[in-house]
Amino acid sequence: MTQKHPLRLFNSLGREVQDFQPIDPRNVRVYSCGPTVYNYAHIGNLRAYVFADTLRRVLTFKGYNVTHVINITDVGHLTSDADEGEDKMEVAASREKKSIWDIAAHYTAVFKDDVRRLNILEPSHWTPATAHIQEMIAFARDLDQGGYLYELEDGAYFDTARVPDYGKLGLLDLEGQEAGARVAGPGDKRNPADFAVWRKSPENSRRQMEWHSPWGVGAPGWHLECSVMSMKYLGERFDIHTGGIDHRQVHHCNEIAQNQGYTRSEKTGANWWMHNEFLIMRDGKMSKSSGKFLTLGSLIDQGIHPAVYRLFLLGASYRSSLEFTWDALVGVRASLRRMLLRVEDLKARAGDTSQWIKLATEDHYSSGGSLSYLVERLTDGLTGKPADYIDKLDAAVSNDLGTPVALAHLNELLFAKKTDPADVLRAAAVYDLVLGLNLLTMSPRDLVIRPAGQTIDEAEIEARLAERTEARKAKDFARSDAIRDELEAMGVGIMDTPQGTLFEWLPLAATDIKPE
RNA sequence: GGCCCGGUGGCAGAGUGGUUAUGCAGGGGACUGCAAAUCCCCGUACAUCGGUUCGAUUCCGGUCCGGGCCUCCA
Repeated sequence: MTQKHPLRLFNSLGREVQDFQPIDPRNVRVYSCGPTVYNYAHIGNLRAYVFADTLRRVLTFKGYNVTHVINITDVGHLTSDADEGEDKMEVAASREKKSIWDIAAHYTAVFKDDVRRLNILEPSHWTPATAHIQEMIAFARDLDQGGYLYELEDGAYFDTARVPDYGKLGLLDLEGQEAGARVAGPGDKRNPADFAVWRKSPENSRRQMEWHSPWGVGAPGWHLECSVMSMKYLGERFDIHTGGIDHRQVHHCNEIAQNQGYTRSEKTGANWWMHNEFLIMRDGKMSKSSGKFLTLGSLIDQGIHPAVYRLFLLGASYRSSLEFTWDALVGVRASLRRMLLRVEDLKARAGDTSQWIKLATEDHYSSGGSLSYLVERLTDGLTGKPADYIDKLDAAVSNDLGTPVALAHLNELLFAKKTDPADVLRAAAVYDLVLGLNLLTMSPRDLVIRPAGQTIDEAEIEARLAERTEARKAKDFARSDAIRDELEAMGVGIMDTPQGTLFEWLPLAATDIKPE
């Protein structure tokens, strides 16, 4: 286990960076709040999973085995308050004229595609909420028996006054909330913060997704699934719970309250609660419910490879909000391209790498296992500067997942002078394991994606290039340059090499991506 | 209205009580017909006003601006 630099992680519970101490040193248990699958995950949503993946990679780099659970929220939840609200899943189903189950299956599949494209490692368990309804009912009955629930017309509610320190995680000011004008919901809740554990279906309408329960036919409250599934797969006490910053005040406070009720204790479930900040656009955060958002697919349509987006995210601390701009993304693309060109060059000079280079991809053959063996194999015999950079990587990521600093080191490492190319590559492979960038297995050509809006076809480009070659032979440089400029204006970059002239698609040089 | 979090060079974004990352963009040079790629060189920025201090971008307070949550949300 790499313990030269102790792992330190920010804990939202207490709002400070603390030395990480696992409950079971041989197996760290992590639960990540997953997506609601009534629509495409947008690139802001995806930040949460790149963050969780980074955490998992760092833990396994530090030598821990990790059991990682990501849930899939495939139960419909209300878009607004009480029975005035509509169920998002139901809304999506009627919008797309499909069954609600089809909606969930479709968007779950797309989400998992996004996960793969971003090189996010598969969790040990994907846990769909609808596969745990009976567990949720049993859990809620137990809460009921413990006196934590009370019934209102539209369902069973959790009495937040029954648990100690309700809202501690979110630093909630319960008095202020009460005075606030925007607290909505059934007017007869005992406390403003009380929340539904079970929602009855409205009398006069039926949902496509509903189940029998002691509180009537309906659906579980949103917060219930995470308490139930984290406990089922990770136990009453586990190490880390992750999610978006928006969950810190409500969802996770409620989850903690349920955990405390169920265990009849003050225990919060997870020891560490970690939250990623938002990806923001000029007008604020992306919002799935407002319908204004960008998907990973839409970035690809613009000619941006998912690896570029991943690198873009790693360039900022997960605890800082990050502003999304097209210019920033194109800049990151240029940076990644340069790194890949460098790796290609290093490989050409490194001699035979075939015996070990595959090690950099074998992190995929695990469901959360420690990376110690792979790291040892890659670093065995490594000395000097490359070895120093392994230590720098360790120091950076051990400091609350300092990926921006790790990337700074990676750049220095790749372009270090007078250093054995094979050794640089071996060290870079370790960075790959931790950062998931696939630097050693991607080629610069992989970065090139034909934008969906690109209309010029390749035969036409080849014809223009042939024309240009003729012009160059004739020393008609004005003509050859004109052709190059023309192609570039159409989104085709060209470069003359000893092997001839090559071209590549450029990302669409739109002034900005407009939300759909 | 209440609570929380930020404001760093052209852009993104680390970090720090005194030596001030990294990437992109930009400028100069080498190379090249010209580009591309590569190599060399170049940037004292830390919202604002006070305070603490020998010294603050870094600590404290006010102001202004931005973001988040209080309702489903990564």
